[in-house]
Amino acid sequence: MSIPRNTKAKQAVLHEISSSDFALSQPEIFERVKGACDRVTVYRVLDRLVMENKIHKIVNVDGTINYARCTSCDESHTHAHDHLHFSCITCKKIECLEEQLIHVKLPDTYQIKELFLTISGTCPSCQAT
Amino acid sequence: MSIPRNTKAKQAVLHEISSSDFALSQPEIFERVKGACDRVTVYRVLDRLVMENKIHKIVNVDGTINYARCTSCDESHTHAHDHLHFSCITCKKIECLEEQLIHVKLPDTYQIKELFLTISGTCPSCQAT
DNA sequence: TGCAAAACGCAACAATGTTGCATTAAATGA
DNA sequence: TCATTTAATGCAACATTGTTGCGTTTTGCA
Ligand SMILES: [Zn+2]
Ligand SMILES: [Zn+2]
Ligand SMILES: [Zn+2]
Ligand SMILES: [Zn+2]
Repeated sequence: MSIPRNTKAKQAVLHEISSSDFALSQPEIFERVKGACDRVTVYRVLDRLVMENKIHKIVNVDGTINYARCTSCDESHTHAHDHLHFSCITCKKIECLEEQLIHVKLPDTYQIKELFLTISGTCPSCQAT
Repeated sequence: MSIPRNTKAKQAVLHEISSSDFALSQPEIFERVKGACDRVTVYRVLDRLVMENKIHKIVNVDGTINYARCTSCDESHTHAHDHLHFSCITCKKIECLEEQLIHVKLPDTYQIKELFLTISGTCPSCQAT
């Protein structure tokens, strides 16, 4: 494996993800770091950050892919992904509900790798309207 | 609301989905009904079938969208979508695990619309290898 | 400072999905 | 059976999202 470098683009992308309280899509991230780097670079930086376990990938209920930094996950350990995600249909934001762990029991013939558990609905902020 | 029609394209698409034991993507469906209709028509037929509750939409762990016909769901009732889906990382097939119901408890501040629960891993067929 | 290679920009391509509009065909009733 | 209505289709064109190749730049380190 190659030694990762701390580039301007990487810092910018990671900063936007870190300072957002919900998961961002690639277009959203590119919009926010506008000028800092190329569109393709954002894709490559995101892939690298995922591999380095700095961020994690969330698939939204509509198939769009978002990126977030789990608050309870430090760089030290891998993401278990055994927690729920809440996807608001109004503001499109995705939250990690890390206190909500799900336990699934399947026949031994199934080998489980990861759980992708997302609830769609209206989040507290949007419900207050 | 308009009155749906039973067209050749619709029959072909529905037949492919019905006769498959795993969920199919739009490209896979288009491949299988080849010649029967245009690529765009497949998209429109799928949208209509989802609205008519004949099939349901499953988002794969990688964000790709697949379509399936729930065996336990007849046209009479709406899809609860409270069951698990298993997504094989080897053969890419998606199965409905309709006997596996999940019950989620969230604060009242969240209004739940749908559950999207997918497990990725290796399916029984691929594990036997 | 000089070097190796990690990372980047750019262009080109690929896959997937959408829209507008003229034409076709399915359902219904005369 | 035939005419009418309009749902549905085909086609072209466009939009979005993601990928690849390659020459150039920048980073980390000696
Ligand atoms: Zn919201
Ligand atoms: Zn999470
Ligand atoms: Zn499999
Ligand atoms: Zn299902």
